[in-house]
Amino acid sequence: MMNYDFQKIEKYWQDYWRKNQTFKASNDSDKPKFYALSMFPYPSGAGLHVGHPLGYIATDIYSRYKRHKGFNVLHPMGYDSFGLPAEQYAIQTGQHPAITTENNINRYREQLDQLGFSFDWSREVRTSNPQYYKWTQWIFIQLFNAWYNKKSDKAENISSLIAIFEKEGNTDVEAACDDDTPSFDTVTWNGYSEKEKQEILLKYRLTYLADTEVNWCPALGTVLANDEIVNGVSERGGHPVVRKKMTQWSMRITAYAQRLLDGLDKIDWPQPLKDSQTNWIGRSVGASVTFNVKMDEMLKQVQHDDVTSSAVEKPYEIEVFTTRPDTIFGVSFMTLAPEHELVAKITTPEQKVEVDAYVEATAKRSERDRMADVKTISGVFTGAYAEHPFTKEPIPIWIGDYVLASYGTGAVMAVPCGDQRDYDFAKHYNIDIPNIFEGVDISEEAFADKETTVIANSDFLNGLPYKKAMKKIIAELERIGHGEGKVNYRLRDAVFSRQRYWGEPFPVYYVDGMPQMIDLEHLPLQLPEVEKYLPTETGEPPLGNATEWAWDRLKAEVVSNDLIDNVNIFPLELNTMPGWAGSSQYFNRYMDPRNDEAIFSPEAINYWQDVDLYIGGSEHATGHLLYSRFWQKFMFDMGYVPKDEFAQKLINQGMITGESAFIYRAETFVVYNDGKGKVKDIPIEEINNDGYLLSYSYIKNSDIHHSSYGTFINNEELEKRFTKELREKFASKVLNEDELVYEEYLSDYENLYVTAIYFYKLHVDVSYLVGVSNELDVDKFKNSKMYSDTSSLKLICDEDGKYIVGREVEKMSKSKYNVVNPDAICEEYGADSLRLYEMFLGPLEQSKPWNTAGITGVHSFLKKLWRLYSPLEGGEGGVEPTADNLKTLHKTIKKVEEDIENFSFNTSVSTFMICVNELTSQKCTSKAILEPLAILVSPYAPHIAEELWSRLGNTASIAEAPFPKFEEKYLVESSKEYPISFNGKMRFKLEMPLDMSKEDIEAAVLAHEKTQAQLEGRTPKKVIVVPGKIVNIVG
RNA sequence: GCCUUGGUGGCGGAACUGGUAGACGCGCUGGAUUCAAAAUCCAGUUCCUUCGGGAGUGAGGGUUCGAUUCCCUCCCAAGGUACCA
Repeated sequence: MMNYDFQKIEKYWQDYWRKNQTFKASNDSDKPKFYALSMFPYPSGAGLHVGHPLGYIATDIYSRYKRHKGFNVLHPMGYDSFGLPAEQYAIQTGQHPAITTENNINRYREQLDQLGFSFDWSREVRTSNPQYYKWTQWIFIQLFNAWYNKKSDKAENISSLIAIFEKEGNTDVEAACDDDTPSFDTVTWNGYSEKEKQEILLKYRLTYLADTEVNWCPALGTVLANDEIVNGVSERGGHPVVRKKMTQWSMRITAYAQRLLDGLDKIDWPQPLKDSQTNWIGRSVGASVTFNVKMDEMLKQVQHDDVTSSAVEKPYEIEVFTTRPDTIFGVSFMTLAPEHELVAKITTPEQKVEVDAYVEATAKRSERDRMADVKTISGVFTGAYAEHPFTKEPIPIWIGDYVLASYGTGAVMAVPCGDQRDYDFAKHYNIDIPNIFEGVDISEEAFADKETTVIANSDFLNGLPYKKAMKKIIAELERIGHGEGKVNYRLRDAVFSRQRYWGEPFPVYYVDGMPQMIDLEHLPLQLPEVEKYLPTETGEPPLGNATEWAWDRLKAEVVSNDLIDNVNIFPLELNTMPGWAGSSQYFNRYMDPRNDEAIFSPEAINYWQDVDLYIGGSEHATGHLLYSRFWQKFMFDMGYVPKDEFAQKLINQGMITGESAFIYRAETFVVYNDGKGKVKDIPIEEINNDGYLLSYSYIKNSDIHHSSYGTFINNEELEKRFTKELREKFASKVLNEDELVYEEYLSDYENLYVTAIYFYKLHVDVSYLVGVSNELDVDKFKNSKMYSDTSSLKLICDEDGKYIVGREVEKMSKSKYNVVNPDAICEEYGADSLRLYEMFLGPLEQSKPWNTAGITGVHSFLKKLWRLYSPLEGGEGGVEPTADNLKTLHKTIKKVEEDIENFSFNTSVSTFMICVNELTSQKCTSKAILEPLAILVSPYAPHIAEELWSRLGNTASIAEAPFPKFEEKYLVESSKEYPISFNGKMRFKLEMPLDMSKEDIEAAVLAHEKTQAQLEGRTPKKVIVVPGKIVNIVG
């Protein structure tokens, strides 16, 4: 048999699988189903690096394993192909994003193909493909045509809501809807115009238009996310950003807040991910309480102000949300967010100047800024008072930026004795801190523990513990009409509009300003062509550049904008959908991806049901994975899908980090002048205009010392050398004429010492290193762009001419020059080696650094495996297996099966190594052993497994071969090498039969000479014998 | 701050429900083979040691015959989240 020619083998089997459609899944099978899914990638221009395939390999191993176990496996792959980078590239180069995307996808496909995945490519989806986004648009329309009925606790068709309105108005409707929804009866409803009716309905629909405040950057012509803004200006370009109200589509995800929370208990997802979602939804239970503003104060103000008397007929109300209504008798002030709408209305003339100044100052700071600055206490008294709902005492109303307008009602009742922030605020401004806790000292800090005390000084709540007090106070609040029990969520409705080109167009046109949906039969509404991909001069989104972007309702087609008459031809929506639109149902579309009549057939969804195993990165915790659960629940409510959670089990694969390489550039000399006793920093450029000292600007790692002060030199020899050269420089007076700063050194430069040199570290591309070592390939580096960019620099090397770089583990990314590409590794070691190695690196869920050096280990394992099969070529080897052979095999079967079920792929790779090492030393040539072994290996290293399988004489693919059955009988032992420990420490081993009795074991151990030596004459206090496990002697 | 997950040789990492710590691989050292190299094979490799043995899983304490594993306190790292009322 020839050598292990992995390139030939891998190519052959990849072609074989493609031709034979080995991994095509059927939607109709007697076998049980298994749906294994990897998160589909965004096809970026950079291609795959070694970190990307980690999760795919894991999913692939599990899929192949399930096939061996007799399952009908669905294992699809596709592309999340709408997105910003392709659009940005289009803006810069004019190349259509569709072309960029297509090129990138082709590159991805090539890279994926060479890794030997068992994907069913016939089911590939691309979110930017009109045949795909037709169904994204369809779901949008379904959401538009739905409302959330809190009584049935599910989404229903909007027609059921209209029916209720027509019959009884909306007073009895309990729905997730806008806060400003008016109440009306049947007569009023029927009296509304069609447009008014549509406006009301929009307040109930699960996707709706609303004015949303966004971060608008006029210079970039786009909306920015919070993290794209730094210090009030855009991160990119530093342009000013303003808050701007824009009409945007929103998704009423808040309707599902509770069900999204409850659903987490039913699914097997990682705890950290569930916790992120729980925090994100942010449920808090408490009460809303209404405080009236004291009107006698307000009325006085009316004399001075222009407030009309009608405005104060009804007292102003401040609604707060609190999780501790039981502490209401501890309220000593209230705080409003500076943006609160009442601030302007209630501020007294005396306080007006101060309040206005504070409001203005806060407005200048971004919300992010305010939140980051937690320590500073600031606030201003408005001069107004609220009335305590029970005691009727006046409560001063303050404003303070620790209260956020965006959470709750933007106002809090401050209970300084029970909340540390309120406490600090009260202390700072000398406000009363009444104590309402029995026997608790609050002289130093607030007391926030709910469980360990009872309420005092609180009228009817006195003596009650937390839970009882909560119940009682909520009942009382409801009785006097000043509040009610309430559950508050942090979760906000999701903005669904983007001012981008490369996204799904909304299937929406506008009649009289009201949105109308395009009928399903006319979908997809395809993305129009535009001249340029930037926003228009009038600030409209990029689709505003399209000239053919109007909807002809009669012809049901897109026509030129010139034809818009608002009778039959109407303008189309200019925004596009966000990135998560296309990924929120793709897992279901894979079940029936070529269906043009429906998003999927009922047969397909009923057969596949849901995803059994989903593997992907944890960065999608509160984005994709939350939105997908939301849409799935909606689809469930509407009866389209049978499960209300789309993925039963989810695993987050860890990140593979890269080892960045660094070189060090000298930045500053610290010079000490002995004659004058002066210390000075000299920036290297200032003394360097002839390039003289720059010749030493790259220093190797071992001469560098890193500390919290910076990176500086750690080599006395070099300091001396620099000192010498610096003196020479002064001696030869080669300084610039205008650099008189250093003139003072000229007179006594002989007393000059370089005492330290500071360095700036620079990433150097890992491909400039010699092989996989830490040594810089000096020639290669000198020919590189980086080197020529940084001018004529020389490296200070060791005496033997080597330059050792510094290494640090960082996220693998192009900008850090630490990317390792799988192509080169496949070329050199093969896909099977890469697959095995990625798994061998460590636990799937853990992040770990990539180190190419280690791949030789798994590669030589594959060579050993190959050699093990060599004598059996041509189907020979009917040799009876020995007991040892069988023991090794079955030990391996057991371990590998357990490992795969536990997703502990790293340990099964070592199990294979042990197995092959053992069989090799046993000189095993039995087909009865090697055939099942090939099946065990095949999920991990499918190419070599197929090859060996066929060389053993099999004609069919190994993919469907049944997984070997583990048999306990081959592992039964008759004796055990007992560890003999003294006080828990193992000291020696003793072989004894397994059927030996406890007493006999004890006697045998005590009689042993080594035992006596250990005891040194002492009598053991106790002897523990655990048969089959251990002997422990105490004494 | 809070939540979560971790902390084991020079490195990546093993160790089942408490029962022989360091499997497996990398690296390193020595040897064999070779004209030489690659490749391959063999032996060694936690630390200390007076070669008897002793210590050892972030630190300290506890439970136990026995703790990497369970409990408490603390330290460190990574990820998430944050004036959330």
